[in-house]
Amino acid sequence: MYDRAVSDPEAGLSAEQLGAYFALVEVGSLLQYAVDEHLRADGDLSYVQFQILARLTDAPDGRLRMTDLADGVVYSRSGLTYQAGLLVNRGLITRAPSPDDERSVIVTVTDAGRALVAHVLPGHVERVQQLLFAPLSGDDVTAFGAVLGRIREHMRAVPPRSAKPRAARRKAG
Amino acid sequence: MYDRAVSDPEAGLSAEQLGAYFALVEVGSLLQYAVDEHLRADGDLSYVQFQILARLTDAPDGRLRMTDLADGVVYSRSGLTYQAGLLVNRGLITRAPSPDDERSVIVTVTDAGRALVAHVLPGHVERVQQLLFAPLSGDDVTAFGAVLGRIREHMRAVPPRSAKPRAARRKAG
DNA sequence: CGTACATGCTTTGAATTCGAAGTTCACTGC
DNA sequence: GCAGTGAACTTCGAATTCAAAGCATGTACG
Repeated sequence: MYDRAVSDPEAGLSAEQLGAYFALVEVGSLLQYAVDEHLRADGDLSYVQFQILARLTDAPDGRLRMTDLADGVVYSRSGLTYQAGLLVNRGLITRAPSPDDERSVIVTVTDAGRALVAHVLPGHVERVQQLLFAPLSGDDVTAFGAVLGRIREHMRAVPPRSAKPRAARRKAG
Repeated sequence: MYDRAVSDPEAGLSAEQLGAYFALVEVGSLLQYAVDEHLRADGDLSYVQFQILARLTDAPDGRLRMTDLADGVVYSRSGLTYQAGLLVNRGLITRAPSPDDERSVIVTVTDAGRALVAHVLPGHVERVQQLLFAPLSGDDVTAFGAVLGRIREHMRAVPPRSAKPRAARRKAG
């Protein structure tokens, strides 16, 4: 992309690194976009909403505290409140204060929520398969996943400059 | 992440693929977030604004049509119009109709824009270096970049279901 | 107890984003 | 010339997002 601007030898990124960096950003964005599009068309869900539902579906008893949800989903706290509100309105989840700690809110998937995830899942997976893994061999996937995993661990370990590590990610954004 | 929900054997994603998929989304997001944060702190620029400026800085004569900019940057048309407006207000770029085609708008970086990119660049590169490449060997980078490049080409080739390929093709470069 | 601080979540206001509709200009074919 | 089609942007309204401020509850410590 803007190679000359960024690939200043003094600055410390080789052409190879630069290419990997740009490709990573672009692939990540395109993938999220494609997946988001499918989820909206097939289940009227945003990617974030799907993540929330899927994580709840995966949790014991289908329940999680808001905070635990926020840690797993790439998202800001207030954004999660907003999206959770939308999901409650659609009857896909319920919210209730925790008995243990009145400050906490426990979110639970409803049957409708589980059904919607189940409905949307095949197409979701199919998209990922076609977009991301179609051009990769088994060895490619192994190597690719290993490197990504290493990077992720590194990123999680590095202290983010400002308070919020936009989660296990985020931002996205 | 939501492994049980997504890693249905019938659905077609192995555990290994699943891990790579999640790691990719997370790493891409965290990276963008970290870089965005730095750019705002150091130059009051969003990632998108930086991409616009950097691409212009890299272009011959520092000029590009809006459409060509949009193709290189992961962005919607209207979003680009908005961000370009902000950059014009700050005197970092100028906009003028193309002499060749009155429909087109030619965007040009100003000296102030170039200066800002130069100011921000070292820190930007440093962040990428520390976050993304620090835990990788030279061979890792090579392999990683090769796989990503392959995926990118594949994604660009696959017809997006709806009209907008959120950043798809651009000319060789 | 009582003050101080910490935690968990929501509300708020501003900024950003997108898609759809609208506008203007260019390029056919007739 | 003069429709009809398409391209390049912009404007518009609605949805989403964030950070900061607000509230309520929990915990530490004198």
